[in-house]
Amino acid sequence: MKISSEPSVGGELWEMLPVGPRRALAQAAASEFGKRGYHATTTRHIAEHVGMSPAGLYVHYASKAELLFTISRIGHESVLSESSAALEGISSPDERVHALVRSFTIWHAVNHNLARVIQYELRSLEPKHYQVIAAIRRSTEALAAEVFRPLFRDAESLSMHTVAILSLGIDVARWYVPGRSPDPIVLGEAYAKLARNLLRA
Amino acid sequence: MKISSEPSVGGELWEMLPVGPRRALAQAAASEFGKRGYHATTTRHIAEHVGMSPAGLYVHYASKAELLFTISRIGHESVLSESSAALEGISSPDERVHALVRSFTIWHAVNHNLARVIQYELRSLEPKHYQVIAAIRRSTEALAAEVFRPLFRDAESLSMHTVAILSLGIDVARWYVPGRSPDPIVLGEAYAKLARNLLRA
DNA sequence: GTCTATAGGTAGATAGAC
DNA sequence: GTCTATCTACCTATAGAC
Repeated sequence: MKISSEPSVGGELWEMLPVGPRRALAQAAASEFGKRGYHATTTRHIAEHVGMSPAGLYVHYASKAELLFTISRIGHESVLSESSAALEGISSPDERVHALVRSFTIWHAVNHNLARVIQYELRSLEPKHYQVIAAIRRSTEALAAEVFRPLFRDAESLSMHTVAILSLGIDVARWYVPGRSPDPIVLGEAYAKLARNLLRA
Repeated sequence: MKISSEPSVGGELWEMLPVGPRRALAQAAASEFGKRGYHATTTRHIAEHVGMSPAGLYVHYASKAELLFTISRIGHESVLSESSAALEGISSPDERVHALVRSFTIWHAVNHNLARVIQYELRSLEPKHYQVIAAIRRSTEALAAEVFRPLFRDAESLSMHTVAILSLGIDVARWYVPGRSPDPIVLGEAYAKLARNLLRA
């Protein structure tokens, strides 16, 4: 019945979908999948969320799997573009680390429901869909490694620290509870400082 | 500092269940739930894993939900007891942090399949089962906070750093791939050092 | 305790009226 | 494009033979 929107700091998360049922269903699916998990969510849950009959969904999406793919792709592209945008015009290695961790953390806090879907439902994607998503993830990981690289000599150390710092941001999606958790901006700043301490060794 | 020859690395995890079908089914369920998720796993998957007919399972467990509860409880109790054991006889605050993070990380790497179940399937537990699990989790979180407390003045800072450091260990369950990821002991040592850098601010 | 067979329920997706 | 009604498939759990 109620349409819940998941606010994005950039605000343009869902803009690649036309205003109307197609966007509303994607937002509803992100919310429901994020709360209950993909396999525990029924197409009826999603349809009810937008005040539609179970059959109405299939006019706009071919299947439940395509709905998962759509929101996963939008989420992954949003993380990548926001991270990239956060680094624009910043050249100091330390400041680039700060900007990346801050942006990544804020994204996972603000979009914690969608974040759960993109981080914890990869195994629910159909193989063909997974291929597309994996390519976007490789780009994001490459961007992060490029930001951290100036601070390390050997590749092994770079790899472990990259994984660890991304873990901090990703795990926010697991525990974040709006209202009970820190404000996203505050958390982003704090985690950015944490990351710089962590790397200064 | 903990002596590295000692860690039992999960050897006694399932000992509270009798040798036989009841233990085998629990281990199979941990493996299947960890790989595919609770709702995507059928009782047939679990039964086949131990070479049993779908009906055979119900002689040893009342339901799929009880199977989830059983392995979740065993996993949570194992984390708590291993963490507690790792701290035994260590009084230096710095060394206690090292021992706790090391043990916690190793547990999540060695038992990454079971770890996924206990960290990511909390919402799949029935309410009554969840109450029991939540109580164990509170004990574990209290233990961690007690270890980190000597290093902080204000409660807010303690809380944020506790969450961040536990995130490092928990997220290991998400990305760990045996063979392709670092050896659990090596990872545990590295993350313990990371945590001490992170707290030294 | 384990099996085969199946009941009972529900999910994803389609048919066809409007 | 949206609805109501329903099909088909599959899943959890039980019945009853051995």
